[in-house]
Amino acid sequence: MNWTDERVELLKKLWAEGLSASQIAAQLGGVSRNAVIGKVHRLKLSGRGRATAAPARQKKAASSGTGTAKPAARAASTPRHVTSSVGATALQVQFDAEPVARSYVRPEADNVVVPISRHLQLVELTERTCKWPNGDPLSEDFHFCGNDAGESGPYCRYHARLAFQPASERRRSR
DNA sequence: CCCTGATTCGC
DNA sequence: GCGAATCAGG
Repeated sequence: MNWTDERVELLKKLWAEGLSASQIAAQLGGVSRNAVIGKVHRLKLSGRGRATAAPARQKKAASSGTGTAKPAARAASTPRHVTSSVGATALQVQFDAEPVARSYVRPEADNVVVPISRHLQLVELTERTCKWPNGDPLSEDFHFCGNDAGESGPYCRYHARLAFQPASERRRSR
């Protein structure tokens, strides 16, 4: 993936709007959050909403000899078609109250970062599929996200973030 | 554990 | 220039 003009522009925009590097990476698609951060730095766009200060970096430790773990395979090139809504791509959801306290579903409450949904029906859910609901439960097109949720919760990482992160984000920007 | 951005450095 | 690995922190 190369940094085309449009992608850079979108990056700038999303960064300026306060999205996190990983969120931006997810929206751009095909890049890691590190790539986004690296690009941001190269563009000299650092320093936005405080997250972590910059005291002073140390240099990397040249790992030689004593094999202390091998990262080996890391990468996540998920071939996805991102809906490039160039123009009105803003909005992070904002919770004023409990994430799940609602007994009804907001029709258009998920425009955040989730790259793709698998539109699973209820019967197709397994223990490892994201159970984030989409749509009106009373409607026929009601479905679930269905992405791999791992074993650490009922949602995939994106929806888990939607549901649970806002609180900790709030705590961090204390 | 999850996450965040920052930095270094091999490519 | 790019981004993975790493670091430092919440």
